[in-house]
Amino acid sequence: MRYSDPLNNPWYYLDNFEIVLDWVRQRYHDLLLPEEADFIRKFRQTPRPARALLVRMIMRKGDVFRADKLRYPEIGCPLAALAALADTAWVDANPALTVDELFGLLLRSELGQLLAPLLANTGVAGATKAAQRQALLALNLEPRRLLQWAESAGKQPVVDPIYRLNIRALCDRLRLMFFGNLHQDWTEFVLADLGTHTYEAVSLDASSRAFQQREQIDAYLHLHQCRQELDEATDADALNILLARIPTEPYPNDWLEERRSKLLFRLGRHAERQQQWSVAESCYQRSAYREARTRRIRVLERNQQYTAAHELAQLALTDTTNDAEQQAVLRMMPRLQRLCGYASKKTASCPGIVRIDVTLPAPAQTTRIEEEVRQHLAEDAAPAFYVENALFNSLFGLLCWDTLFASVPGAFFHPFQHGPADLLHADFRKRRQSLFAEHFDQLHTGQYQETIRCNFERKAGVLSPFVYWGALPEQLLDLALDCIPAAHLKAAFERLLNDIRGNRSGLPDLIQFWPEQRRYRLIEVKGPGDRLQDNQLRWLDHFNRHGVPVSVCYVQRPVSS
DNA sequence: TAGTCTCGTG
DNA sequence: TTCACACGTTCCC
DNA sequence: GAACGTGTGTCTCACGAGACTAGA
Ligand SMILES: [Mn+2]
Ligand SMILES: [Mn+2]
Repeated sequence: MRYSDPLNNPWYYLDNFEIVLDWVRQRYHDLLLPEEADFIRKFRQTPRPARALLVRMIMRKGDVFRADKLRYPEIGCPLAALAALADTAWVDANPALTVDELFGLLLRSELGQLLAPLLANTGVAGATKAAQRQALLALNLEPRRLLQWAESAGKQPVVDPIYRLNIRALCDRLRLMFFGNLHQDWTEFVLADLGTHTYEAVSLDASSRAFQQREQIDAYLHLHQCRQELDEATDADALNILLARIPTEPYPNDWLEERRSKLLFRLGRHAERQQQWSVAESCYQRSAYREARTRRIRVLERNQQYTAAHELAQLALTDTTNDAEQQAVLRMMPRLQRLCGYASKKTASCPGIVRIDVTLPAPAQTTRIEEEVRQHLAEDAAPAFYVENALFNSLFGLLCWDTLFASVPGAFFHPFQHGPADLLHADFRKRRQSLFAEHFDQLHTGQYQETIRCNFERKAGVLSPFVYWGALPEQLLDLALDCIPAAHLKAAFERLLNDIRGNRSGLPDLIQFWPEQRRYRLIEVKGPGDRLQDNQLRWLDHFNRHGVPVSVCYVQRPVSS
């Protein structure tokens, strides 16, 4: 039976899961191991209640479930459904349970009965559930079946049968192959059906897929695993073990290599925090991440290798492709020169940015300081908005919508993408050079206004990596298009597109319009004790050089008497 | 028993 | 389960 | 001033059920 309306289909989640299975089988047949292909084949032959219950378990948190929490009207009796899986290894009945699993499955009152003597011996009989869990974890007990947990406490188990799902890893791999990442999950389908998320429709050909080789999938999973362990790693040994597990050689695939480099960078940050200078340095040295060289210079300095630090800093200054690096290294240079015994050259640093000073009384309730200043500056004839990065990014995203969602090979491979997969790659612009040129040309012809307004109407609510729909009322759009000259937009868009990751943030907090004079200004708000960040300074500098009116508003509080 | 939190749901 | 921003502290010139 | 670490709001939704906790 087919359900035309997905929201009235009681098996919607199963159908969605099977769409993924079909997708993977069709596009990845050459990258599947025999046992993986087997799983897909056998799954299709399994009775529907068993398939459905499996998918319910896959979508839920954790791997262990008690039968009385597996009641679904469309499935019926969970024991009957799972009986059909007896000859697979997909689910185990009555599995051994860790302390965490046991505490996740049983209520506090049930644990109190089942483990009464154990809890009493540990002295946490009346404590909170969290404290009891901690107490038992500290005993380092082996996993046990429920019956054995009860026996060890001299009690009979009081709850329903328990099952363990054994195919989590396989399902994660299938999910990764479909989405090309692990942060999207099975709920994307129903969220799209509900209209919670609307995705741009990009035509996908039957061969579009996120990965081209099985090693790429394995590498992704490996890096992901390492990153998860990094979050848990605390001691120095753990870092070294982790570092040894990261491949020495760069991956040939740019996307994976970016992930490898980023992981090495994070590892380096952890090592720095533990003052493991040589570990940190080798992390940064192996990493091509954008900030890696800056940190490497700093680590060399912190480890008193001043000459090496100075040399690397000089090398970095000859490579002007990375603005943020230039800025950071220029700031370090005088100190490094002094440490090396050279005469430090004074660097001219007077950006000449318009400065506003205001004194505002401390607000009654907690209001963001940007909002206070916005209200203070706004007038009837000169409305102001708190936009931060939203305005310029959104205007850019609306103007270049068709280019961003252009069906460039490899950029789109499933229906739930917020944007092209290569958005942050170095060659993103180059691969769309002529398309972007056309859109930028509209800033000369004046056509851009219609394009932006048109996409604002047509694409309203559709997810985009640049358009913040919630922060862009039509009134703001109208004022922006009326008051900001095309040349200013071009200056901003060029910089944004030249380094999307580095330049999509750091834009000033406020924008104020004088529609009668078709004039505007940008304002970065700074409270007491706050200072301009690097990316904010770089935008200010860029705006200054292109004649974009921008100022910094420093807020002071009146001295209390 | 009321408030808070986590999880499951479509 | 990140990212961008603000905020607070420490250290050094 | 420079550098570092931390806190905060935002994160892909709205809503309800159930579990836990603290305090009456
Ligand atoms: Mn801001
Ligand atoms: Mn600000």
